[in-house]
Amino acid sequence: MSTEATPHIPGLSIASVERETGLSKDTLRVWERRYGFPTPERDANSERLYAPDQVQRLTQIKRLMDRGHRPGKLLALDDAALVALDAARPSVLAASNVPQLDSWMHLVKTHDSEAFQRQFYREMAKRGLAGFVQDIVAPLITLVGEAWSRNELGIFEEHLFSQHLEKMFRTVLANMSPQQGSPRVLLTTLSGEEHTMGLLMVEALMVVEDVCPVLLGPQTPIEEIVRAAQLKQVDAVCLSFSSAYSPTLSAQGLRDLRQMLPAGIELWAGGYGVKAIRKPIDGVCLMPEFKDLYDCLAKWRTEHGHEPVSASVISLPVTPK
Amino acid sequence: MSTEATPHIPGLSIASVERETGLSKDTLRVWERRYGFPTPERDANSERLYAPDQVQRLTQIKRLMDRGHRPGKLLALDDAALVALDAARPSVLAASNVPQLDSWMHLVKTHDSEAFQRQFYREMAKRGLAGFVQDIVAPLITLVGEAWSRNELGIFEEHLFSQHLEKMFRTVLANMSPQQGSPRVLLTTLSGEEHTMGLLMVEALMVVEDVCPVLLGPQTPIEEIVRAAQLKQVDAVCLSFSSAYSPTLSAQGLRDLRQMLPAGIELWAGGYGVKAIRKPIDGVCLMPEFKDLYDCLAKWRTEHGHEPVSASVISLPVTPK
DNA sequence: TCAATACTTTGTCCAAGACAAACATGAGCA
DNA sequence: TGCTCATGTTTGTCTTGGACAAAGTATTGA
Repeated sequence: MSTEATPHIPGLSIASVERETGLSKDTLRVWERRYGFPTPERDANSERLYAPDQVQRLTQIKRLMDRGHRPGKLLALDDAALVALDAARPSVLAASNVPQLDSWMHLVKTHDSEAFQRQFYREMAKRGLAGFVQDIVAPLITLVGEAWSRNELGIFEEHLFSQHLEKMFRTVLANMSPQQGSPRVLLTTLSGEEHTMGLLMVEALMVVEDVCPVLLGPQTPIEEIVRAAQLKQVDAVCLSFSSAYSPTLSAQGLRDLRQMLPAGIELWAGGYGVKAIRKPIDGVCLMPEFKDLYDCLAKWRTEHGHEPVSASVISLPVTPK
Repeated sequence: MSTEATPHIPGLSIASVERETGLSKDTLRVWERRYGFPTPERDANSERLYAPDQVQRLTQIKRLMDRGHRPGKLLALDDAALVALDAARPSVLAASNVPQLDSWMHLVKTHDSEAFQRQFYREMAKRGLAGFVQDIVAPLITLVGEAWSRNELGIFEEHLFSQHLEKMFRTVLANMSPQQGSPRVLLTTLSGEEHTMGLLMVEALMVVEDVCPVLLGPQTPIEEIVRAAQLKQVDAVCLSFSSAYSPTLSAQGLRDLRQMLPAGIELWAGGYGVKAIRKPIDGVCLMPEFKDLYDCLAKWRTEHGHEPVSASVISLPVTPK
């Protein structure tokens, strides 16, 4: 047993920190140069080694940035000020209109699966599927994410919560067989965006509106999205972006896809990640809020003459098997 | 309508190519320097612009690399040789005992969703759930994976296939409510193993056998697996490993987990990835084949005297919320 | 046939500089 | 007060070329 003063906390490599915080290697290096933070040690090969507490501070800063704060200000603050900012959270859910969410969070923390299930279906029956998704599920996902990043929740609880949600969505959606309806919309995410829950929520909202969603799951390369859109003869492609996905990358990806997608097929983008995109993109419909989806739909329907679905379906050439 | 000779295909930025191919920016730059490929144009700001066909070639190279080929060789080859390499591929399922699988593959390739669904449920009714999973689903997943790596199948088809499978499993499982039963088994994968389908297959087999599975989804860190196992009071933890997961990592992970898991909780491991583990691991039950699951179960049941669950449940201290 | 050695390949990291897009600020005007 | 336009600042990403260790391959020796 050595009694060395430094208890040898090795620290994380720059790649690990990128994974943990979501800040790119370039950003980490340029912050160090410009603001003097973080201040990683170096290993034998003079590569950066970040101390765990600095990584935690970086995560905190990233979270505040996602809320709209600017790095220049944040990096000048001390720990106390950061914590203060964190606590006074005009979080996305500032004035939650559903005080009930606390009791939901309690169910998540105590991982009471059965109570959870019951509560889900009860609430869904009360509010209707669309209201349930918008007022309960979406805020709850945000809350769970925040609680996790504040270390109030383990990965286990988070995973179990996701599984319950997924099970519920798939059960509900399976019984609504959206084989027809219009428009036909392809649902997926770009490579690098793994979050599926946004897609399931959108699918639920669409099914209620008599849209015909084609769920493709996450992480489809743009080339394949184009191919899928053509083969499945959809009217629109709808992408989902979580807050973890870099706004620059999402904008870039949307431009790339818009360029390759036939002009007749619309391109919609939803999810928290879209809120960070300020400038509109030509030919892309940004839907930062759920309600924007309805606007998009209404617009499409008026533009394409909203005569009964059956007529247009029959008039379309059906591809033989 | 312009009749310009160059239809102005600007190409993709290095960030987009990273997203599409999965090759890091650093790698893309160093390949250009070392091997003279790719050869991107430059935009006004002298930043790289990759032509679409070069991006396609890069994805092809990446696919072959995932199969074990080395970049130095691949980058020296011409297009014809690459395609040839693509085709040459021995199948694991040499003598398929179900000739019918070809017709299944045809359905995958033509992405005929409705025929697919019908076929699923028909076959399930014929063979029973367990037989269906073992004789149809599992081989089919392998075939689809192989066809993809041989470039006979797009990502689109592969994703759609997965979505159908997932939908089917979740629908079937939802209606079998495995709230009780014994043993209680926690289902998950280690961090880095993203494949969920193995877990769903195992869950299906277990439900039929009156086991009570607790599905946690993929990628749970070891520490959290231990916590989950204790909080959910399971009798065993069952991990799934796909063939993509490194055998060294799986063996290491299993040893680590076995060490941290209370002795009373068993540890089982299944999936193609397990076949590559030669040496048995102390205290871990390896199940390279589906039938081994039944052996494991039988063994547990005789060892724990298969008296009704109720007795042991009542005698256990229930944690208050 | 297997294990230890030396050699080659390959991805990631580093430095400091450059620049455009996003953001903030202030002026001019209804 | 509320709006738009011009100017200045902040900030992330891209650039080059060099370096090195981890992983893979080949060679040697038991």
